[in-house]
Amino acid sequence: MRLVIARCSVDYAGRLSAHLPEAVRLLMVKGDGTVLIHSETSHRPLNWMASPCLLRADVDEAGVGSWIVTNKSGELLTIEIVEVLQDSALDLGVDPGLVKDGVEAQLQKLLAEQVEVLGSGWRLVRREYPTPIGPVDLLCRDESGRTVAVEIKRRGEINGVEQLTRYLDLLNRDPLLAPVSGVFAAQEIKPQARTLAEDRGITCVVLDYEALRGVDDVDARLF
Amino acid sequence: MRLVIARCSVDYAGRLSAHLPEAVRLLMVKGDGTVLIHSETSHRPLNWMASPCLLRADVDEAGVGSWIVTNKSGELLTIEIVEVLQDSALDLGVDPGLVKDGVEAQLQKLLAEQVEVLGSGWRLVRREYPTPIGPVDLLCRDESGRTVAVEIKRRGEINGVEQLTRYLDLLNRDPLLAPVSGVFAAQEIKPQARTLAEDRGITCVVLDYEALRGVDDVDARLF
DNA sequence: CCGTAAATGTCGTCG
DNA sequence: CGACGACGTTTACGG
Repeated sequence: MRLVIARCSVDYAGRLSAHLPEAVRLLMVKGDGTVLIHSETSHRPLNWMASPCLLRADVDEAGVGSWIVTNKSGELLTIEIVEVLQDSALDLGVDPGLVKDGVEAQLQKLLAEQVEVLGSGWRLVRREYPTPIGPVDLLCRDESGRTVAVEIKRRGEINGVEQLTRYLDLLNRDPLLAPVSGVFAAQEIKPQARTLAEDRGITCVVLDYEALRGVDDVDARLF
Repeated sequence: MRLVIARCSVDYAGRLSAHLPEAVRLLMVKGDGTVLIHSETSHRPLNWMASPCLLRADVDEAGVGSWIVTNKSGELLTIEIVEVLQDSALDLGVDPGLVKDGVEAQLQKLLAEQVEVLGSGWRLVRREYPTPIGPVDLLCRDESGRTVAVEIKRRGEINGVEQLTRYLDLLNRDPLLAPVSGVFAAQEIKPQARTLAEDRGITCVVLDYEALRGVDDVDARLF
């Protein structure tokens, strides 16, 4: 990783065109070739070029000159360096990477093991029930044996309701399943999503992740 | 901006839980408080905390110890520093910021000036036609005076078709406008988006940005 | 502050 | 490699 602090101006031409007037910025060149340009604010770089890309530096002994970064898609990042204030390099080595927990997959797994949370007597038919337009998170049968499609989100927004609606439209064309009703389950459901869902006869369920996990832990302890 | 290269392990607890085993990484503390953790790969940080947040460093004279970063939402980022390899700080000052061009706004402007691209004899009623659920990009009348709602995207995907569908549902309740048909216009239309659109009777139009701009330039030259 | 729409989104996964 | 959906999406913009 090379870290250069320099007074520079930047131009990007690719998916859009963008220009950065001259100022002091951090230029970061990563081991994989990625180039980032950071300012004092925001989590996101002002400009960048993702790996794989090619950096060609045409500079003098003081580091003044231009960096030209290109990739196969024809994107072009040009950095005009006026003054270098700092320049250091160090290889960080390979990162062991990130371990995640708590996303939608977890919710789906937990709810699949406890579909009775959705209604007494409910049974799971299948997780990731396949359809031509993608898998339905959970396909269930309610206490009367009626089919229910469940869409699970961490945060329930309009898109999720639209997605479930498309599944329901499709599943209801299958005489072996129809009539299929819908449940929209999420840790948090936005008001507009709830309104849209209920307008379409879809039931909204707010999930309590801690409670689901708690019950799961209790179950686990029994074995 | 402070740049620290350190051997460290990291834990994040907030919207999800994540853990980074011990390795050498770049820790970046920006002037606005933002904390970023970068490895040798990817344009995106391994972990971060966005401003506004509070950094509390509990370290010895060698920089070894822990950084605890918190924010008002209760998110927590913990960095356990085992060894500091480099530590430097420099204020970059305020950045003048980015100038962009070539996004959806440009497409909308160009197409608004050339609605005849969508059909001979078409007229523009209004750009950003207001509705209770948001503005319709273009409202037009076709050669027979029938109302057409146009949704413009750079890349046409399913979400855009859903968006247009909601607008059409709403506009068709207005007897002064109904029947309203839909046009989905984008520089690129994904197959599933096209299928969904056509299934709903929405016409898909692929836009040529260069051609639209070319014609615009010609018009401009005439004045 | 909430809600929606855009993004050089980025990142997996799967065909 | 392209399409699709999730993301600690982030970010900008309006009410």
